[in-house]
Amino acid sequence: MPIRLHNSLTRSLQELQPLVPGHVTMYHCGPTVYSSPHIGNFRSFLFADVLRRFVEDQGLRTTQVMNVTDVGHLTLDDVEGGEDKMEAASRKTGMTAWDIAKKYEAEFHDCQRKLHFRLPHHMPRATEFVPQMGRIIDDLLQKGVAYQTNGNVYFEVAKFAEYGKLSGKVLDELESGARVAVNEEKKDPRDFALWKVDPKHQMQWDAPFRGGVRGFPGWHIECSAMSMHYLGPQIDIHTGGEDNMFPHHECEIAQTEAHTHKQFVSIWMHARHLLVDGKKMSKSVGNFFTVEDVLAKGYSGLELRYTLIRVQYRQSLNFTLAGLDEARAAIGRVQQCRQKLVRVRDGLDRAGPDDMAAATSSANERFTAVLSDDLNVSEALAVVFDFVGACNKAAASVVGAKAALAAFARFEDVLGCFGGEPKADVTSDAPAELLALLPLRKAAKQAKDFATADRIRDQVAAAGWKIVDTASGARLEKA
RNA sequence: GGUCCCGUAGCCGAGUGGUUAGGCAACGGAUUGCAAAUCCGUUUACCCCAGUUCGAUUCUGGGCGGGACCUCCA
Repeated sequence: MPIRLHNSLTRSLQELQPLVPGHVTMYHCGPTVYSSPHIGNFRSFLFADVLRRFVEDQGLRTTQVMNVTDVGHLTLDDVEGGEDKMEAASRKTGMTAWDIAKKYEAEFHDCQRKLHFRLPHHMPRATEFVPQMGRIIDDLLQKGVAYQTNGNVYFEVAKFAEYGKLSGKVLDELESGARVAVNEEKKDPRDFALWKVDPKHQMQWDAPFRGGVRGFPGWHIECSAMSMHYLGPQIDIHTGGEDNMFPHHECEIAQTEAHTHKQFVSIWMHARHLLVDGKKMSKSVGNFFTVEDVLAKGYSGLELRYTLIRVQYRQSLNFTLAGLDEARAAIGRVQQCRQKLVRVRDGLDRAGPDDMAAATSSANERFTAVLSDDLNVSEALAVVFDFVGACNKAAASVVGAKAALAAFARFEDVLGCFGGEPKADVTSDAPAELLALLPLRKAAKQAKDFATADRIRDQVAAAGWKIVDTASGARLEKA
């Protein structure tokens, strides 16, 4: 089934047709590592993760690149007075810019693990691609689409006729809407920096292009350089948050296409921002949650992942703590169902006659169809829960349980938000002293000594476990 | 001001020109010594006003409300 995705460039659905058949190249604008990653960052990155998983599920190979921005991203892009985010963080904390980058990049990777990412194939750092950026800058200068003033190099937007094709921004709007000081160095307010000179900047390189002055690279050029290095001049999919559309991606298109004279990206995809309690989450307002904030409240990475992917990426997602509780319950419903199937498959519970063939193939087909329609995760989850209902009603045979579990494994492989296959019985993990209580309770119940039976149950509960009574006897589960 | 998106039952959130989304919560039932867990069932919504139509929540126009980007931020 063809995968159709919404292309921001054309504002329409477009079939994914890889430039190299069977192999999809994806580039994701990754984190600027100047502070702890927050849940909004991860909405965007998780969307890309689910996209990659689904593409692979459909039998395509992927190569996925996510950059780490550790230099050049200014607090006010390309504007007089804009400060590099790394430098700003350094000034506030007293750490060097290099140490800041190291610290937060490590935190980012830690969050990726906690949120069950399938890691990108490459996660290059901007600071390690300065020579490659230099080659592009050099070419743009030679072509006359970039110019140098006081050592600073700017891309001349007027030389790229298609500037604005992604974001729809036109010159007049940008000029009239400008709320920032005009940079007199630039020929045009839209021109953006490829290279900056600032003796105070901690991160410095000799100019990697002819006739340049020691300095540091601008923000946008890194993505062009790293994308081209790993994926070639043309790629299939490029993603980012909606705020990246302008100026970042607009500038990437301009400098890359001016350099290669080829269409840079086939499909641009942008994730909508999330809201917190119905309001915009932003650093300046301070109403934001880092991933650690959420985990510190006792929620699991899986629960957070579920919460962040459950709404289709082009809809704004309203993040609430209540939503995390819902996620917990919803995941539990799926895992409970899978556990029952495991018990049938492993012979611990009695099998029925149903081979589950119709329900399983129907669920698989629907799952594929809804995700092929611009990655509609909301509907995909509905398919999963419909399947849970079908499994709960059916009396699965051993073969049926195997088939259903295979379907769940596939859903998990794509969404990654339910967890692995549950154990048939977690009683064996329970402390021996608690396990020893089960026969005592059974005896008490048989003797109609319910006071003792209930006391044992309370005792087990106090230890963080719960007694689950079933037809085949009681077992313990983690509360 | 410019560009764009959205407004669905208690909450979150799909989708559709006429037929049950799904999850959470609530309630009823099954089960249980009582519970827990689980299962079954119930709760019939689509901002307002016009228009198109045999019929609109779904299309068109207007209004109201919320949000996003243009500025920190994915």
